[in-house]
Amino acid sequence: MATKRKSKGAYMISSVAEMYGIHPQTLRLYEREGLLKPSRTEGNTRLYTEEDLERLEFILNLARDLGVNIAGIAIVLQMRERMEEMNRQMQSFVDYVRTEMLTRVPPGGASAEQGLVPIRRPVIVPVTSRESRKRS
Amino acid sequence: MATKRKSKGAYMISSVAEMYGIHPQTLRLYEREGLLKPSRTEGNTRLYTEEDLERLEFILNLARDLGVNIAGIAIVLQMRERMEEMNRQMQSFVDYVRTEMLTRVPPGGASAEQGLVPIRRPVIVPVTSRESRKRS
DNA sequence: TTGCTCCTCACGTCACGTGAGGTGGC
DNA sequence: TTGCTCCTCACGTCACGTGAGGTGGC
Repeated sequence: MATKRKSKGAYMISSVAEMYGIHPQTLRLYEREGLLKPSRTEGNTRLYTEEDLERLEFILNLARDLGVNIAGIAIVLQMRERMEEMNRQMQSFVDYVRTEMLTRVPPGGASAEQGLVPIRRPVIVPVTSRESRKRS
Repeated sequence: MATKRKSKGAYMISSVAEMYGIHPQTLRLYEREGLLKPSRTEGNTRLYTEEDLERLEFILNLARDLGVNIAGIAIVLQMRERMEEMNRQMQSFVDYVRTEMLTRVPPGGASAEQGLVPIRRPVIVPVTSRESRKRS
């Protein structure tokens, strides 16, 4: 009983299946199809980390609630990663511009803070996690 | 024969079906499922514009080549639009920064052009259309 | 009239999820 | 030994694509 959970936040397949009301075979199927890649013990037993579970929740949201098939889930996972990458790039660029502008002297010689975020510019909002927030 | 195409770049269902080797019923199915929204003539006949065809090609790429089901295609189309929106925001922000920096005088008093694109910054590349470029 | 359009209903096929059956290690 | 794990094979169900059948307008 106490052995179902190994080390910090690593679960064996039956625990995961029970936690999410899902058949162990389904978890094996998702792995075979490349959606999940849990690590293994030396004895070849699957170990699901917290990160795996987070990914699994995303997958189940698509599969159960939205009816997306496995091929679709694979594409959506790829796109999600790409969007997260875009957001990171966007954020780092914004950070760069902010520090860069602070070190420069504006034409009038006033403080650089002034006019740093002009009202006419659209606010940039990260878009990726809208989906996953919907159900939680 | 010459009547299959109406006005500039608008096609009737049989033409579209023939062009893409697809059953007319499939086109009606995609519409019923909300993937495509062709306009109609007064007589209720579907008219597919160039824009509709472009969208259809994207859909067929997902359905035929990648095996994504309709629910998945709907999600992917949504995400694609979101990514395009992100790219637009990114681009307009980059444009803004460019013009804004050109009007400022750098600390040393040198030309504003200099140091506008510092080498240490990562280059920002639009990511959205990687997918659609793969097959064309 | 012909050849298109519209629609609904129904069938075949395949993917997905699940169950059974047999194996092996903690 | 018990209860888990691993695996493969097979079945039921459902979505998707397509076909048939009957209608109506250019």
